[in-house]
Amino acid sequence: MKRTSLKDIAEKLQLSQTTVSWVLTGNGDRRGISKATQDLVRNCAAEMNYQPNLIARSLNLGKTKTLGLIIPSISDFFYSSIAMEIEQTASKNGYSLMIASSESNPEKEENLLRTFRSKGVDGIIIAPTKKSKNEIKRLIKEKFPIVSFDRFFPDLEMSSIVIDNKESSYKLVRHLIRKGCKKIAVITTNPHLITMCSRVDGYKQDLEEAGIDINPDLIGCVTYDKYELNIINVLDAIFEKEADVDGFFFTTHILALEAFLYFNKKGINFNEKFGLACIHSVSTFEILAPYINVAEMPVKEIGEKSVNILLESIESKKKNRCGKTLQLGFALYPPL
Amino acid sequence: MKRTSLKDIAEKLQLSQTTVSWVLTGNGDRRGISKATQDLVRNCAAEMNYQPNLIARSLNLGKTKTLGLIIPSISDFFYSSIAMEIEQTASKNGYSLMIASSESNPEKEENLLRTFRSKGVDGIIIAPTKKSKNEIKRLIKEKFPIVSFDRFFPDLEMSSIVIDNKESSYKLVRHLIRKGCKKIAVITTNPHLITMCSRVDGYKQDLEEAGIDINPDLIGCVTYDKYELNIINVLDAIFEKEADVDGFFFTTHILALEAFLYFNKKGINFNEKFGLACIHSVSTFEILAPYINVAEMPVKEIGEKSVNILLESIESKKKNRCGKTLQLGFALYPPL
DNA sequence: CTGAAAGCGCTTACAG
DNA sequence: CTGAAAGCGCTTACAG
Repeated sequence: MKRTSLKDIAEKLQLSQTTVSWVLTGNGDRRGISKATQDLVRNCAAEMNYQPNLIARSLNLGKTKTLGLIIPSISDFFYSSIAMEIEQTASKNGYSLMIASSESNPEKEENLLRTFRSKGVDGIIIAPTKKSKNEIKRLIKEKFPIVSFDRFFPDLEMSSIVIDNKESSYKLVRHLIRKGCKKIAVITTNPHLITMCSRVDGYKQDLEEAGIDINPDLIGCVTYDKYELNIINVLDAIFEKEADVDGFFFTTHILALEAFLYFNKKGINFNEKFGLACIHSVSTFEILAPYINVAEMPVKEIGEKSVNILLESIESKKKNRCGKTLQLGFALYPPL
Repeated sequence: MKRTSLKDIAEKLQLSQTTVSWVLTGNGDRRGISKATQDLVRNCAAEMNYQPNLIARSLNLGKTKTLGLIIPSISDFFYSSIAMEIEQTASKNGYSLMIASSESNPEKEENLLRTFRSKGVDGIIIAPTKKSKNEIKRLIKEKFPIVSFDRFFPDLEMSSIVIDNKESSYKLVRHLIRKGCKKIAVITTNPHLITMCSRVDGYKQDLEEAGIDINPDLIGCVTYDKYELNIINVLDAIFEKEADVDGFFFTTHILALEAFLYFNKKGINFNEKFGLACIHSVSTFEILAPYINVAEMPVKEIGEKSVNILLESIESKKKNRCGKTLQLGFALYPPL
């Protein structure tokens, strides 16, 4: 069954496509089309179950009312929460969302950027992997609307949502030190990302200020891929070399959860034994680690602002204002 | 900066658009275009950074190589896991994914169905809310490719991924009874969904077979909206009326997690006090509820099969075969 | 108050 | 081996 088009309605009503189009896009009054005709058109459209072909409209207008979102993983709770906020904010503004995971693979990411661009999304929100810069550069050169979050390139002039990673980490670890921890390990991942470096930098600054030597054996770096397996080796290594470790700072909540599973399996009463701190959290921390200190990511804000900044640059008919950077803060729990 | 089009390349090379198009779509050899010309075209395209406008192609071919996914919530771990599988399977087959949450709101869902259709997705995967049938019916009548998972309409002739909810629930609760539970509560939600009814039905069948009367006070139904708050009232009510409840069957892992938070806050040692069973799980159950019995959703299979069935019906040039229903099983842990 | 016509950027049947 | 032309279904400047 063929879908009904403007032409079908026009023919049936012996009107021009132009008139039908004006009415159905809500410009009937502005164009001074008689009420009678307007009603006729609208009724006929409803009767024939007319749904506009937005592909055709997009080709004509050069806009699709669709945004693209590229994240490392859709099922990661942090990213899926942000994806939800983004979709809701987009939806409120009349935009749909195309979503894809890069799986932290630079090549896949570049392909996704190209595909989204080719498919005509009006703008892209991305949590980029370090390496994939060429395609992003090209988009920036084209003045294509794009904004990054969670990760960013300081040398690229693009809009980004940035978070005070170093500062928050610094506060968290300082708190552990004040609570009396002498030997704090940091468990991190993706060391090529500035975001992660900043978190470890905050940790290092604390130790320095407290006059504690930085011990490389206490810095556990877990591969992003297969982290569930890899973290076991990382933790094994720490306990082997530094059996009297008394604190853990996790740079992501995923790492903390995996570590809890590890501790639990080994029969380690981690809540009594260690001072704990973590970037971001999930509600079950309440049971799993009631004394942990966390810096909560402003998920809702990140999602909303990403979309808002993007839409601003899409909808401002004037010159595209790239390079707008927004700095957001963590919320610390319990307040330190 | 205008994007380069086929025409630009054709003009620069003094060739026809036709030739350029044949070469760039990989049909140069088949059309017998000389190697020399082909190289010329490809080099020029690369040089000018040509990226095809897929909107134009879509308008012409009536295909967008894009699928639509509609789920109740993007950040719910169950749905985001499935979304990930779907995106990966789609991607492997050359399809992009548009995603949106219905928030279990039938009106929003109908709008999304219309929007996706208008935007020209080639097919839709949906976990539908009970009420929203009109738009789905219309799509089925149009022979538009659509498949549902997690939830379904037995009276509609559409492709669905169905799971043996009743059977798995039956096995889980039977196990609790065998372990000696006399007074088992069921905590559920969305009572209008067949999926949820089946789970409660499994529970009821167990009680009947065991000769236990069904006690409505032990059936706790949590609203989907604001479940975090509502579940507190539901549990309060159960403990008030049936203080000697000794088992809990949760029809979703979200409900179990919230209940654990509740128990924890009340200082109830739930692992010792209750027999526990749940549909689906998360890895932290290992720590939170080591003795719980779970029926694991075949997430990977659901995602993959949804896409495969959809693509079959999209790509089969012959008649559209709707109405294909696939039955999948749960995995029970520990095996009962 | 209404319409004829061009154009968005592709693909492809048809022609040579 | 290559090209002129129609068409996908809209929008909109222009004309009356």
